[in-house]
Amino acid sequence: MAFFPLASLRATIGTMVPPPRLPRGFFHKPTLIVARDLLGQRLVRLDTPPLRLESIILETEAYIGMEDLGCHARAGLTQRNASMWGEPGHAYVYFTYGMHWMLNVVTERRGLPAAVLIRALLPLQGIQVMSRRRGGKPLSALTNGPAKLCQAMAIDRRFDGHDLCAPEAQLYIEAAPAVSEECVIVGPRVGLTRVPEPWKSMPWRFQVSPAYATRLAEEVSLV
DNA sequence: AGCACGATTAACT
DNA sequence: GTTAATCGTGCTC
Repeated sequence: MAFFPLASLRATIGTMVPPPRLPRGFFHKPTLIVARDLLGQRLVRLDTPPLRLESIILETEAYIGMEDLGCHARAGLTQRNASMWGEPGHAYVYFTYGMHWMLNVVTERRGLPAAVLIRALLPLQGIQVMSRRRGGKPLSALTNGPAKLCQAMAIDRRFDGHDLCAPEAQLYIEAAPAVSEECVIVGPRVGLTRVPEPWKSMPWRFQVSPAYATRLAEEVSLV
């Protein structure tokens, strides 16, 4: 019988076991908590096998309920925003400006319309494919915007209502080390024109600090 | 049926 | 800094 040192076996298994996917409970929480804690987590898009796209979440925004006049749910339940009213852990993907798709993750309990907009990512896997989908743009311009990241990762209306927690999900989020408090920048949401105060200025935008994002990018490039 | 607008982006001056 | 692109959506008539 062949001899396998235990440490070696563990190391091998360690590389084979995928990180756990974020469970529904991660999303069934106050939206600000989810938006903050999504920083550093890994967004995974399984495309035509064996293509697998993966990115680190760098920027998010919270949209919370009917009272939030910056939130699409302000006008009540409509065909477009229906996903936001459903079970947490599903995607809310919408179309805007006649050409752009946006990815949100639904939060809170069923019946409370809230979601987290994914605004920026750091590409990890499938960079060549993402660059092609982005018209050959450089790495720095692949996923540094909510519409850009959807184009890069081929996320469109097909994913509206997609259950990110289902075992067979083609779009999901994997657990990764949390980003510490001193590396998080909080500020007002962007792009809200014609939205009245106080909603326009609510500090519901969360970003990984540029310094830490650079550090993450360097770690990636070493692999 | 018609219309104003948008959780943006890229290409300008 | 400004602006055009481009069309689904939700609201009004």
